[in-house]
Amino acid sequence: MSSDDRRRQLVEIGWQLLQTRPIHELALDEVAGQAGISRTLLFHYFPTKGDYYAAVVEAAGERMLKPVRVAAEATPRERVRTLIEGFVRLVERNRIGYTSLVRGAGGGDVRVVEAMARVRDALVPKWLEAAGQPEAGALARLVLRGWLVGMEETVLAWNPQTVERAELIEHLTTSLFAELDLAEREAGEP
Amino acid sequence: MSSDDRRRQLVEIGWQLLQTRPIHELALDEVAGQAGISRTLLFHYFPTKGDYYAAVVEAAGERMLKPVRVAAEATPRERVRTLIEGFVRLVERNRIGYTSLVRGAGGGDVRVVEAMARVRDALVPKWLEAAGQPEAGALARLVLRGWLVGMEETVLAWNPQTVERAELIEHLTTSLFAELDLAEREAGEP
DNA sequence: CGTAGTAGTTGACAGTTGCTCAATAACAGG
DNA sequence: CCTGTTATTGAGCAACTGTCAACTACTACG
Repeated sequence: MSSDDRRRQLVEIGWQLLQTRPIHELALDEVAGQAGISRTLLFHYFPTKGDYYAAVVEAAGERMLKPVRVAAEATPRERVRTLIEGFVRLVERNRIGYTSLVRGAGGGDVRVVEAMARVRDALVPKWLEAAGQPEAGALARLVLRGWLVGMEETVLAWNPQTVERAELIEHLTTSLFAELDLAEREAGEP
Repeated sequence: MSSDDRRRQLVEIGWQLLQTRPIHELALDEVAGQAGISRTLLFHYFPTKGDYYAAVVEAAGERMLKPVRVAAEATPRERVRTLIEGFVRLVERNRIGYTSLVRGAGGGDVRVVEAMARVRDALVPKWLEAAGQPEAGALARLVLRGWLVGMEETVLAWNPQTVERAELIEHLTTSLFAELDLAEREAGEP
């Protein structure tokens, strides 16, 4: 098999396994087994465990980024609500995979953490665009980044029995705009 | 040495080592070595690595909770600002320890994740009290929880060269009240 | 005083896992 | 046909988690 194909196959297997267990419980033995190759060959493509995990996390992050596409000509509020709703749905139907990715990613290798950071950095402009404020300043960007992580936590900790789904999405939508307005206003008059 | 003392000693050592490296890079061999005991004895007190880590995380979380004490008779806004400032200072002077705890905690054992969750759950009422809204509803509590995690991320990702310290703290303070007001208003008129 | 039992403690051992090395098989180009 | 690159592997090393049986020390009870 060609070098690139094998790489893709291995990352794909990592992504699959990530759906069922957190990344750190994933033994390279198993990955190699699923691919039908020896563990040694895996080390040939990814010189260290951290390298492999970083590749998997980055690929997983890109997949989670993909659905984040700005809906054509709706209002900013509509667009943001759509993004949030999409995320809530993602968590609802793929909780394990998502928590494995987000929570598990931080613990290990520096490269894994950096991969997650890159994914988040890439998310910020997309959300800003959706919110109709692509030119926001440094504070707003920082704040949005934190807001995104907070939203992840909120949705993960969300219990549908005490807070209604629509209520949650409505709040998060309003919250984002409030957050951005605040940041931009403060940046304007320091 | 008595059972409880030994336990405390071991957890204390874990906390110390946590200041220098992320928790998953911490070998039980080293912990035992620092305590001057055999690794086997460590397993006698904590049957598994996860158990030990959970104990360390819980203890570390409690230490981080401690400084969160509501300052007597200042205004809610002043109290919240003090909390935020305290947290910023904590991160500034103990970045490694904090990231090791927060980010590293998620990756591993279920018990570790649960320990972190307990710590966060305990934080929510304290912050509500500081904000002068101890009776807030389910949505507000959920939102505050997310906000706390978002704040952690914001402060960790914060670069003092692009955003000023005072500006950051000011924004976070205002943001918290905006967030709570929003949640309570929505809860009032569903 | 002695004997038994409990609790702290240990060394040796087993199973797994990340990682290295030298060697083999296949294949492309001159 | 030779040569060099590249995919691939088995054997093995070192580190780490977890287990087991045994040893010591101290206490309780006859």
